[in-house]
Amino acid sequence: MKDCGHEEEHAYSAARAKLNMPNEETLSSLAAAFKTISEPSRLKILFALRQGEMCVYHITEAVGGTQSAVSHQLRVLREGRIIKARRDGQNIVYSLADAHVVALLALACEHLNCNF
Amino acid sequence: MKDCGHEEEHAYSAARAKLNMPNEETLSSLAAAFKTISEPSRLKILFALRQGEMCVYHITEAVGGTQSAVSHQLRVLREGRIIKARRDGQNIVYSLADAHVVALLALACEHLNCNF
DNA sequence: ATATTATATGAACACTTATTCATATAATAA
DNA sequence: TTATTATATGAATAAGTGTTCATATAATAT
Repeated sequence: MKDCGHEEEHAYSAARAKLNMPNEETLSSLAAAFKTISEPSRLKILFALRQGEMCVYHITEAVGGTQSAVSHQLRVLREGRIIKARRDGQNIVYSLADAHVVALLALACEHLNCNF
Repeated sequence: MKDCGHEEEHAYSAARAKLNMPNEETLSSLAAAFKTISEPSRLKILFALRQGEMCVYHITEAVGGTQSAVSHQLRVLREGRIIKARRDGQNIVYSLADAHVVALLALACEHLNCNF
């Protein structure tokens, strides 16, 4: 591997890239955040919660699948701070953690030209 | 599994969720888009390309690792339409596909309170 | 033509992860 | 207390994925 013929035009970009590169920890956190919302089953839960907070029963009702599978995914979303939980008697009520989540979904939808 | 005690307040949310749920194909596309940018090594490439277009040599220089690994990741990003490629002589010059990518990174950084 | 340089790619291995099944915890009711 | 309901979780299995190594392709130079 050797240098390309764009030393003068592009080498500065590489140099700046190295200087401005986020550290490994930041990159890992970013990657983890995206990974958390990169599964259809989890996205389904997020789209469901966009309609309002719900307990596990209603989430399962809305997205389909087994209670166990939904519960496992809820944990991933919760640990990733994408959703938050509060107990209400026997039930746990889940809701979206903050507005960034909705904004991310909207932006990605826009990127793909879908209308959600 | 049975119904929770919030029929009147929350059942409508579940009903709306089912009505407004994106179809499986849309969910898969969205998940794939997020998955494409959910790896530290690929994020590194995106942050690098934010400084300007670069050939593989300079990208590898900027992000580290082997040429083969970088090339494999470039393919994933290219097939996911996150970056685009053009040939220039012996070199392939890569650049970010569109502004949505930068916006997604910025939004996620904001979500995590990091300044990139 | 052959050699060199830049980039891409197939196969293999290690590692991660989503789901299922069975079971545990926690709250409430009787 | 015991029973029931709601939710969570550990283990196992199956599917997906990132990297390495070796090699292939494609452009250029000699």
